[in-house]
Amino acid sequence: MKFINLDDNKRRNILNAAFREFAEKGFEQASTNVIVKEAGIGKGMLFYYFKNKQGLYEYLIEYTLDVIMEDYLQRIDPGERDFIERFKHAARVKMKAFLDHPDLFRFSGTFMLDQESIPDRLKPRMEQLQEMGNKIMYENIDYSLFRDDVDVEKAFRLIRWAIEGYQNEMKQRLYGANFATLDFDPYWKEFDEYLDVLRKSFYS
Amino acid sequence: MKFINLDDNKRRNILNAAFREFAEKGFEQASTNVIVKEAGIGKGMLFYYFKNKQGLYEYLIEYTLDVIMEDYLQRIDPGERDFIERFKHAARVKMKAFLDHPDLFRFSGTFMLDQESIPDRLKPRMEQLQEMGNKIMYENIDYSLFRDDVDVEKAFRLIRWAIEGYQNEMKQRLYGANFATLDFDPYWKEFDEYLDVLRKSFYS
DNA sequence: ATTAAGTCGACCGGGGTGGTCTAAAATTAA
DNA sequence: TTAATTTTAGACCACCCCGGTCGACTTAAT
Repeated sequence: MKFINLDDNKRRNILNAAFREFAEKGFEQASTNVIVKEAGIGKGMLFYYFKNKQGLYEYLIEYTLDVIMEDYLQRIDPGERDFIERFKHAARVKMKAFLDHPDLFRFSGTFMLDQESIPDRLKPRMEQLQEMGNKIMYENIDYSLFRDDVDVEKAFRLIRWAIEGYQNEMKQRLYGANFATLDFDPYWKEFDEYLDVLRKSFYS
Repeated sequence: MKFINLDDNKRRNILNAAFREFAEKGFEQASTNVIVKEAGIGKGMLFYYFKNKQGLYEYLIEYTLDVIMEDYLQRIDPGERDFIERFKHAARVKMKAFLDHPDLFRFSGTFMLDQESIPDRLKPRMEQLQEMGNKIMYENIDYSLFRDDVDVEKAFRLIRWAIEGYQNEMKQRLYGANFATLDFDPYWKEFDEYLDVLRKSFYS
């Protein structure tokens, strides 16, 4: 394929422009004109590299699934049997991956929710990825750490929701910030404090 | 104003069509053509009732703020000093309000996030509403119920995030369901079980 | 010098936009 | 009944943007 042999910089420009446009507007409302302008290429090239708009979209999804698998899921340590510790470690890995591919991750957030927008040929890979994610996060957990007067499954979910809530708030608080110059240490410190509260509350 | 004197059914049709369209597409991408078609009126009427698209949008926001204030916030009992109990009660009230105005609430979820889209003249009312919301949910809480080995502020937030997470999941699980014929009892039962877990974990 | 690969953006037909305006229908007044 | 008035529907306007094509041009390889 022509596209994958492109100069690295140009390839990334196109990918990121497309990620941003599709993430912001969705498949149908996204404009190939905006993408080429943002990517700094001529209109013709986009349709030289990709069959059409749909082809570009499918390539982006496939690429995204690969990156999420390789740069995120596979780097989580499933040997850590402490649920909260595993989450803590996963949050670090996730943040690293996000900083490496911010546009890609924003894009992933949009199409993962809306199964309709995923072409059939990629659905199996989608499901495989989700199953993998569940395994990596929830398998081989040491149940004995939890207090025994509550349903562990429910505790699981509550902890997950609480952490996701914190992360969403963080996303909003840091919206528009310059990640390159930002010192994350205080945020990780705060995060760990919240994890401590969870540990005190849900563990025995 | 012509609009408020309309037949109740027609008025509601127009409002709901507009709520849905703006909620789905945002202000700029929303189409007045779709709204009039959905509402079952001619194009001319919309611009007879409202000055223009912007005027309609602002009316919707104002209307929404009124409803949220009257049918939601003001019905929460701020006398309940048990944080989780207050949340439990608020969830019921919120669900009732949502069932009465589903399109309106979906609309509210979109414009509340994006302060940019709110016209200046309505910003004070927006802020007033948010302040009111905070007061009603977080003021006059009995701190002594919480276990004393954790920061109460952090526990507050974790509980809120966890409950919001549950509610989001519920929203997804029930997406597309017919609320009219749906029996909510098992869901409330499950919800209360989660609240019990939270109580056991965060209270002393 | 010749071929081939790469690049651009003007251009196409189609379709949707917010908003206006006319003419008919419905309602009210006489 | 007729005349005056208010509501209504949607054809129409000028404009903008769409995905995709195509021929003109540049660059690199042989």
